[in-house]
Order: sequence, then C-alpha cells, then structure tokens
Amino acid sequence: MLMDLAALSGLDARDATRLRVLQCIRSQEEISRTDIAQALDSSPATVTSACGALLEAGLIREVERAPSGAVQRGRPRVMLQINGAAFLLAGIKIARHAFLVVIVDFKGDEIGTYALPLAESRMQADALVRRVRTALDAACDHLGVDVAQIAGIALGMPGFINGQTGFMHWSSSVIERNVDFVPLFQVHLPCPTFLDNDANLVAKAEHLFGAGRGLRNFLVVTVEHGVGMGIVLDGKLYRGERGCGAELGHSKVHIDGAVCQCGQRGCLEAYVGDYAMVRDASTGRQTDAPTSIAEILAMARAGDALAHQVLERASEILGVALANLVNLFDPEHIVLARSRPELDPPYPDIMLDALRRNTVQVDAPLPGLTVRNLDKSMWAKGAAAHGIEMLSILKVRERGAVDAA
Amino acid sequence: MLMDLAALSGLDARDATRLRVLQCIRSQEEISRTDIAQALDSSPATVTSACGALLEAGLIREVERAPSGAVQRGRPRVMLQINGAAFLLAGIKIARHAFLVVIVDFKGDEIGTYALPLAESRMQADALVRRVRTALDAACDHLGVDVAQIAGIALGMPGFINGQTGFMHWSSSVIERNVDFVPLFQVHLPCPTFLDNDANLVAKAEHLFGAGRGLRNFLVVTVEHGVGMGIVLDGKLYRGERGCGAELGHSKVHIDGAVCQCGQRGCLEAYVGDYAMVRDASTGRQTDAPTSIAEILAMARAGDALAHQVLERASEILGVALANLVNLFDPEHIVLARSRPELDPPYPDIMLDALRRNTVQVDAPLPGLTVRNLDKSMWAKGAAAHGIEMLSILKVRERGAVDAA
DNA sequence: AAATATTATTTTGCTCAGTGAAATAAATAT
DNA sequence: ATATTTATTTCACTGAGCAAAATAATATTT
Repeated sequence: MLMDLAALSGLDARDATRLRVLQCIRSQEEISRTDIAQALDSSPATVTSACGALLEAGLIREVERAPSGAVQRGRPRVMLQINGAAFLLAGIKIARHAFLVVIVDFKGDEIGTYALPLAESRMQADALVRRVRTALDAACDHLGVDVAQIAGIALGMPGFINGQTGFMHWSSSVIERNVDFVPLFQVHLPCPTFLDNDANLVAKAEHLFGAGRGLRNFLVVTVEHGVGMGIVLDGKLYRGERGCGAELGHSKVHIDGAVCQCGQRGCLEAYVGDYAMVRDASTGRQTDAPTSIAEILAMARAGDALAHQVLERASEILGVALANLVNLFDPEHIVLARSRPELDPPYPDIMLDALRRNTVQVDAPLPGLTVRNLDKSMWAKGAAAHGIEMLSILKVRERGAVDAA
Repeated sequence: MLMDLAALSGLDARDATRLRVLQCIRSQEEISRTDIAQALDSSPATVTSACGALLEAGLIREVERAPSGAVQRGRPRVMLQINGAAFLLAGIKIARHAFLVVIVDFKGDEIGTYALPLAESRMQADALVRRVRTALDAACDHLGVDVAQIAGIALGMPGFINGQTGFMHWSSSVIERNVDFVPLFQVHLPCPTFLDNDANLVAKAEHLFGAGRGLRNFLVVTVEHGVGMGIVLDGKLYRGERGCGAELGHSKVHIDGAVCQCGQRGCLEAYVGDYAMVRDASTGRQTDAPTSIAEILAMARAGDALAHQVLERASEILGVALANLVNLFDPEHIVLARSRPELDPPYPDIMLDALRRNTVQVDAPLPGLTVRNLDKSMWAKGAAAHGIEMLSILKVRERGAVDAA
C-alpha cells in the first residue's frame, strides 16, 4: 500500500507482510488489528501474527487508553501505534554551507537539530563522510544523546544518486564522480547509513509524515536556490531509469530563454529559482541591488516596478510549470515547498490563476495543492524518513532471523 | 515483469503466475522453460506446471524445430511460443471520420484491416456501439472471417477513459459525458469488449509488439492532428489519478503562446499538431494555402520561407518537449509516432539537436528514440494489443475454472 | 447479578503456490 | 554402448495466509 515491498532485496514474504503492517500502522496515528486487516485486505489471523512479531521486536506497542468516540458494544479494539522509543535515527542534509542534522525517533518525532557549518561547499567523498561523523558526534553531544543510541543515519544530497545502492553518479557537493559510498560508510560511520537525492527525501518525508500520507500518486516540488522535484507514483518513489529523472528545474519553459546555472537556456529555475530572481531584479541597478528574495519582496512592496515584475513573472511561470505537471502526471496532490519568506499577495494568486488557466479541463476537480515552507530541517527530516523506512526493513528482517534461531 | 498483475481483479496467485509466464513467452519470439524460470526468477517446477496449463488451454505451443545456433550437449531445450491460432481479436480505432478495424490473432499477427467511413464525427454512445457492431460484421465479411471466431473486441477512443472499468468520462467522439460502456457492450456486441484511451493503446502496442518490448519505463508520443502520449512506468500503463494524465499535447511551451484547439494558449500541439502547422503556414496567404503537412513540406522544398519556418519551429519545439520528458521521466526509451509523411532533412536533425541541447547532461547515455510512422492501423493494433492482454487474463482464468471442475 | 449479545482477537487445522532434490528424458562425447 | 551434460518433470515438503472455531472483553437485557 505504501511502498514497493517486493523490490526490497532479501525480503521474504513474511517480512514483507510485517513491513506492510508496520507501514499501515505508521500511516495512521493509531489503528486496531481489525482495521489493519481491512485496510490491507488480509485476514485477521495474518495481522495477529505479524503484529505479534512487531510487538516482540518492540517496533510497535499497544495503547492503553480506551479508544475515543462512541463506546461500542463488544470487545473493544486494542489500538496499536508505532513505538517511537524503538530507536533513534539521524537525518543529515548535505547543504552548500552546512551539514544539517536532525535526530528523530522511530515515530518520526524530532528530538532536536544541529547545524555544522562548512568552509567549502565541495569536497572529496572520503572527507565528506568523515565530516558526517563529526557532525553526528557534535549533534549528539549538543542534544545530549549517546551516539550509541543512533541506530541509523540517512544522508540527503543534491545530485544523481541511486538510493537503493548508495551509488552516487554525480553531486554538486562531491568532487569525484561515480562514487560508491557504501564502503566509506562502513569504515567511518557507526551504524547502517543510507544515501539518497535530497528532493526525493523531501518527497519521502511528505509521504510518511506530511501531505502525502496515504496517497499513491503525488509530486513534491521544491523551490529555493534551484528547483527540484520528487515523484511518488503507485505508492513509491519514481527515480527514472538512470536515476536522474524529476529534473523539473531544468525543464524548459521558453525556447532560447533565460540562461540557467546549468548552462542551458529557458530552464524553469532560471526564472523561479532564488538565484535567478535575485539576478533579474538586480539588472541595471548600480546600487541597492537586492541580494535575497526578502529584499525583492520589500522593494516590490515599496513600489519598485522591476522587483514586482520579476515576482509576477516567476509566479506565473511557476503556475504554468505546475499546470504542466498536472497535465502530464495527473497526481492526487502536489506539495509546493519553497524556502522563506512566503510570497505576499498578489503573487500566490497569480500562480494559482496560471495553474488553473493552464490545466486541461475535466469534470474531476484539480489535484490538491499544499504550499509549505521548506525550512532547512525539512530536508533533514526527509532524510530521516528515508532512514526510518530503510531501518524498518532491517529491523523486521533482523527479527525474522532471531525467530528462525 | 510486464504488467501489474496483482491489480487485476479476481486473479488468484496461480492465474497470476500463468499470466506472467504467458507474457514472458510473448515478450520473446520463443523461449524454453528453463529460460522462463530464469527470466521470472522462479523455479523450473513452477514454470513446468504453468506451461502445462497454458498448453492445455491452447494458448501456447511447443516448437518442433530444433533451436538454432550452436548445438549444445545435453537434452535440448524445447522452445515455447504463443499459439497465434488460439483465437482472433478485433481492434477498433474510433477515429473522426471512420472506424478502423484490424483483426489479429492471439500472437498479434494481422489478419487484415477494414475501414468503415462515418458521416458524423460525434454520436450518442448507444449509436456508437451499434456502429461498432456494423463495422465488426463488415470487417469480418470483407476478410472472410466468421464473426463467431472473434473472441474479443478492443476499442480505442480519444478522451478520458478508465481502461480498467470501461467508464468514459469524456470523449470528443461521444455526445454524452460520463458513460459506462460495459452494459452497452453486453447488449450489442457478441464477445468481451474492452475500451481505452487511444494513445494508451498505442503505448500498449509498442509495449507488447514494438520498440517497448520488454522495457519497464518508456513513453510513446503521438503526433498527428493533435499530440498524445502514453506512459509506461514500472512495466504498466500509467494513467494518472483521475485518468486524465499524459496530456502532453496541452502542456505549455510558451506563456501566452499560440491558441490551441482546446481554447488555451501555448499548448505544444498548437505548434506541432498537424492542424496548427497548416494554420500557421497558411497565415497571410490569399491563395495556395497549404491544407496538409505534405503540402507544407513541398512548399518548403520549393523554397517557401514561411513553410520552412513553420516546419523548423515545430521541429525545434517538439525536440524541446521531448527533452522535457527525458528530464522529468528519465525513461529507457521514447517512441515518437507521427503520421505520414515523414519529415525531410533538415527537420529531423533540428528536432534531435533541440532534444540533445535541452536534456540534463549526465554520464549515462540518452534514452533511445524510435521515430516511427503512425499509420491508421497502428491505433487499431494498439487496441488489439490491449484486447489480447485482457483476453489472456480471461482465458487463463477460465482455464483455471475448468481445472477446478 | 447472571445471562445474552456483540465485537475483537487468537488459535487451529487446512490449502495451495512455490521450492529443492531426486528422477527422468534426450541429446552429445567418448 | 556408456558416460556426461543439460532440460524437464515428479515428488515430498515448507510456509504464508486463510476460514472457522474458540476465546476474550465489553455492553445490554433479563
């Protein structure tokens, strides 16, 4: 229901069932065995046995409190929920100028965050992994957590990365190309470590904890310095054949249009990315050129025509880009995550209007749209979500091994 | 491997296995049991039993002829292949001015085609289904096939259609909206009948018989009057949440661009669709306005600047649109199916160049591109492909029921 | 308070798809 | 002819998931 289970390596049918049950529980705040059976369309007997294993492993727990709402006749259902205390996990976003660490528990609740500033934005893979260790230790120290309690680490990084294998084809944060990080993780890090593209991880966070909870088809569009996208289709992340799809930021919105940081022309992010808006709003100014979206907004508010025009155009183009996504993917929902500050009126309306005017009209309502702030911890939380998912698999499998012994 | 089997209604595990084996055989010209076991990653025992059922049902057959190539030691493998004679099937494309019927056998080989011209391009659902019956009878008559031999019918129609349920939300060929065709089929047609969107069906045809054979992620782009797209992800057709995705023709390539037949502006097909090119190449001409792509090509060849410019622009825009698809979907392969006539040099190169220049650069090679002629029978063949797939399911299940008795 | 009704969960015995190992089949090599 | 090799089939078994029966825990009725 939530993830591609069959594709997970070395997971037998029983583990897959347990995992499905675990994810069903996670997708609700709390749920009874009967309801799980119904949700997964399987027999109560199967659910009982899977829950037994999960309880024994400490991954879930029974809730004492009576279920709220109208009291029913008959034996009351026992609600199950994720046992947050099962273990801790570190999500780390490899950003340009810092490593952002968030420590979460198994339920996804945040224990705390920590940022390790960086001098250089690109480094050798080996040095990067050592730095991750430094960041982890510092974060634990800062938050009063024993590093030994951390059961897993998940890293989010821009670039083309195969999240299943931990192989990085290219990243703006790493000097080398084509690096297999797995051996590096094994040498330098104290626990299982996972790596994936950062936009994918935000999609995963939305899928597990956010607006995408329980949805099968939705998109996450991230707008900050550049523009990224995560695609969830059929309940699982779509990565493309070579692992380099979802490059919305470099889809073309104009023939021979504005120059992009990638060197091509007419890329979406060359109009709506932070850097592009700053650049465009600075054109022709000798002094007082804006250096951030906040400054452009302030200037527009103060009546500056160019600033207004840049914001207006970006809003419209982003609306059109979202409309194109609706036309192509027809998703259930789109999450638009953009960095602060939020845009003032009338810009959001310009975007929504462009979205509406450019989607194919059918009877069915448009997909839902959630606009949310993409703060730094969101990225790291996405990494954590990925880690939770991967660790769930490990733990369930581990438990299976214990059973067998 | 080839299709979402679990999603098929009422198909138990055994039927699903048989179907997987059947599709594995279909995906190769011929294949031995051993190789099937390897391809499906299952045991030879399982394959033996599945093949037994399929042989008994007459859906496959053993090939007598010794396998070609170097003669091996040991017991020679017995090659299996689809038994084309298992049954016949009619694929029917509901086009604007005609019903195009193609009769194929179970292997997908064409028995023959037939076109029934239509006076009106839109009609009531009921009348349409009656006409389908007329077309079927006429086609069988014309091709010397007994209608009773036809085991299934598949219809392809433009519009928003749920291919699983046979429910049509909207179609340009039908006057009503929101029609459930299943009861109509039951009343008027002599055998199981399936309905789907036409671009999806072309994708299916490519998947079963064409350039998409054995691929998991590929796109089919159709360019004729308008622009359509079929998306195959993870081995199955992606239809979007509301069944109205893949509207590539109405994705926007210009803000406030050319007017499209859908009423919006800047749609891809308002630049590269046949109607748009004819319109644009006619602009400002009092006489000798072209009425077809062939005429525009002839004019360009004769040195007409406007005709050349229209062709050049359409080629470039189509290249950019394809690049955007690569950037978003990162498919294994793209099939570009366009109606005759083929474009002369330099237009294909302009398109390819635009494609290359606008895709995100990674180490991995670009997805493959097949440009193919989209003749009328292709659509109908797509319908037939869909019908074969659905009928395979029915037949396999039927056989299961016989076994049980 | 006891009996009854109702709903949730667990237990039990069974089914059946898929498997590994052994048997068999069909060819080549010696 | 016999040994070797490879493909396929047979057979006994495993194990996931299920239906039905049993049990548990509650509310309602008598």
